[in-house]
Amino acid sequence: MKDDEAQHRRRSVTSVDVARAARVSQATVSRAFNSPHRVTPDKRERVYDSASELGYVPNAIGRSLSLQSSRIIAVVVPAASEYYQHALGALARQVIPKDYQLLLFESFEAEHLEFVFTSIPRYHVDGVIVASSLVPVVEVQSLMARGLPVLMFNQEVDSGDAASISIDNEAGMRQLAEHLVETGHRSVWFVGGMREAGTDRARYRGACERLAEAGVACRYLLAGAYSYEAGWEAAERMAERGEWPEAVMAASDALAFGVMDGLRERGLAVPNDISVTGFDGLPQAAWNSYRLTTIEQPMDDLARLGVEALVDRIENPDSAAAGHRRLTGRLVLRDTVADRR
Amino acid sequence: MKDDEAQHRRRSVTSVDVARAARVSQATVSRAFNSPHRVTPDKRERVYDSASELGYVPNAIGRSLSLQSSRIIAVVVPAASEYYQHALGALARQVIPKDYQLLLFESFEAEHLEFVFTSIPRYHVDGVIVASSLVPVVEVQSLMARGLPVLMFNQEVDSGDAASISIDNEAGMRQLAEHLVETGHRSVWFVGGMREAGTDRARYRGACERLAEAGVACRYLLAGAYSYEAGWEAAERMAERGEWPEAVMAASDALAFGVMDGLRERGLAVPNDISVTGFDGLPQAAWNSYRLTTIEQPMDDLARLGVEALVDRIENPDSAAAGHRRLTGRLVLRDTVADRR
DNA sequence: ACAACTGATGAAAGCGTATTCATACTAGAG
DNA sequence: CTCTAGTATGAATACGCTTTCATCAGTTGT
Repeated sequence: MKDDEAQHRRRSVTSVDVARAARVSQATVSRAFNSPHRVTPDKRERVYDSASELGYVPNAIGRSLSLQSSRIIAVVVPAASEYYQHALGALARQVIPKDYQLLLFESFEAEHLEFVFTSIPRYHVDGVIVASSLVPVVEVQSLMARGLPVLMFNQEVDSGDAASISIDNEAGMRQLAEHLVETGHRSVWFVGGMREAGTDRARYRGACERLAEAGVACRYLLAGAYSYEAGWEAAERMAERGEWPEAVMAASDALAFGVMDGLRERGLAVPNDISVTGFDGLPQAAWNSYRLTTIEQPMDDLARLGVEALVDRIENPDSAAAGHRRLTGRLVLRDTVADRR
Repeated sequence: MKDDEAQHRRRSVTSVDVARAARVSQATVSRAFNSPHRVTPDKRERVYDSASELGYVPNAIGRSLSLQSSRIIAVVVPAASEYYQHALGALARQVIPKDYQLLLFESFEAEHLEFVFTSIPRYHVDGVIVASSLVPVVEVQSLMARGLPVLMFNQEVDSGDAASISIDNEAGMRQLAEHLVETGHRSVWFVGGMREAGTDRARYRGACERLAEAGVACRYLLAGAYSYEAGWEAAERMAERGEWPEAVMAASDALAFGVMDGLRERGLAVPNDISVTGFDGLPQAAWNSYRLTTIEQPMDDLARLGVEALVDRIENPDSAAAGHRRLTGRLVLRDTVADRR
């Protein structure tokens, strides 16, 4: 334990220090760590010994500067959202075995977004994951114009050639609608979060289409956010109006929980008086107080394939790999849809 | 839009390019951005014009190398935990105005922890936030031995002089116990998550002490994790055993939700048959299906003060500022504790 | 009008690493 | 035993930036 020196001086141990201690050149130290076979065993050992004695760890910043690559991926995410928190966790796990790190950029306020996107290029990250449904396309394009590989997580963007990974929102919602039709529901309302979100539109479209085939209309009710509270208020408005459908399809699980609780508070039973469906497959959907019928997003697969696609673009930039990837969500039948036949 | 060149070449625009375009030296470009008053207005303008024309953004990596400071803070967090996800969001928000970025290190598996802690020094981060209740003290000490400022979030560590921020777990639990005593509960069980967690011990201690004063014992029941499922299973075990207390104090909200649902599933009414308390103040605690009486952690204050303390240590390393900071949680009375008097 | 000073600027050094290039050395073939 | 091919190594350079140092021009005071 001779780290008292290291502790005292601010400057940290560099490869030059190790080189001096091991009586080799700095270049050899670098080689000993990055291509050990190019160094004779005895010197290699001397380097390793000196390194561990001095507590040397290679400086990733120097390394980045030299390699012109930081092995860091920026991730833009609204940290307040339940869904994106899970996505972030899944991404973090997937990125480790690929030897990348995640640099976090919070996208909680619209005004900050511009700042966020101008900050990203500063860090010379190797790639960017945009996990947020409300990011302006121009910002993403400015990133790509810089030659930065971009992955859109849970959002598809037509223009440009950003890679994207998401589930098929339209198809998922169609499955849910199908289930409602099969169980004999004749009136359905869709509770959306925000009209601007691409996912919102796709999900509404999926619901409408399938329901229309069965001859049932699908009114759009705007909650204003993808939150429990917004769902609660939507339920309140329904109850106040004194009319409600046989089923409400919420645009997300979070909304659905709020809707369910709001409905129950007003004395409506779910699913006996009114059926409710969600979307996303949050852990809470399995909780016994909700047992929500929903579409479950295969989060781990999404994260894995997304990271793979991004890393692929990073490591061979000329690959003309097809950008968009769409998985299908899994319909999870639980207890919030009644059989009305 | 003459970014086609920039798009084509891999090398990005550097201060040298800007200098050439603005017909000044590279040093002047640097000064124009970092201390504008030291550059005459005309040259400054020329620099800004050339910079925006070329799409120049300063390279943070070069900057870090030169300044010996990266303005990046590493944060170690178990991304699977509801509580720490909120903490992460709050930290991310607090760090922005201080002009730092967060580099994410996921601590989901014990085996990975060592790897995580050896990776951190590589990145030459300016500081580290350890937001995880299960981090071995030695790892943290090795970081501090390197002269790295460390903030322990939601965990106090006696040895060493890591800064720490947390709420007073013992006092919080005592408040909850007090409430149970006042409402006439004569038998209480504590459902803990993991014995090794410092917070678990402190919370159990707080409960025991206050209850003991009132002459009521407090049995410890180990759930094995801080999760809904663990809580559910704990409730199952209680029901199987055929005996249960008048109240159970869960070590966290997540556990409490599981306990409540497990109890209800077995036909026990909360709070009429059995009272339940939580700890943390997750958003779900306010949801209408739970309305959990709990201790709410002032997450924003925690994050703000924690970041302030850490940044203070980073920016003036010699300040002998006292390390530990403890806020008091807020007792939130909702509907899961009955009055048994 | 001249000295002393202030302020703007460019050249150059350094931050820590990876890598190219040149050199010294080893082993193997003839 | 000599020549060659191949390998291990160190010196030097580049990566992009900030900052010191030296220089030069312009201003003020006497």
